[in-house]
Amino acid sequence: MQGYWVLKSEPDCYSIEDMRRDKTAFWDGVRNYQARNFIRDEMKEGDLCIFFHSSAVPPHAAGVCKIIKAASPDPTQFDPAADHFDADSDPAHPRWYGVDIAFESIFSHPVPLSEMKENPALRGMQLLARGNRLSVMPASRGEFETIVKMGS
DNA sequence: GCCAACGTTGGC
DNA sequence: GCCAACGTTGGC
Repeated sequence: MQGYWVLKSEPDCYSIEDMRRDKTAFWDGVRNYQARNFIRDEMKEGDLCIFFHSSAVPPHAAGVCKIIKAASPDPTQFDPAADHFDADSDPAHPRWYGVDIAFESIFSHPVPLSEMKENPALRGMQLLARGNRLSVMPASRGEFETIVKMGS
């Protein structure tokens, strides 16, 4: 079954424009167990993702990307020089995972968070829940399609 | 820069 | 296992 997700990234760190330039990327650096579980256990090849620019002014949904390969261990956890190095992660039983994604599209009208909050079709969306800090989270097909429509 | 909301850590 | 202290995220 087709799955839908929201991926958050700070554009200063990695933006949808970077994604378009690179065409594909390995989504690494996730160090939250809930997000890890989504990545490792639920994301499938072919799932579609809203690429969300967090800590932007204003924060906004920026485009769409697609998962092209299910989870594999995140190599940055074993690299002492990497930002997200995890000395406690055992290579025989990796703690952190990432997925391979491909660029799909950039919204001609980036969708500000405030507009998403005003749209009744997005009421109850996990991204809009108060206090939500997950960088990876599921969305429904309806939520995904609503945001794509708002961005087109 | 502020601060609410979480997640994590560590003493007990 | 509880919970206070601390760190981080991210909107505002």
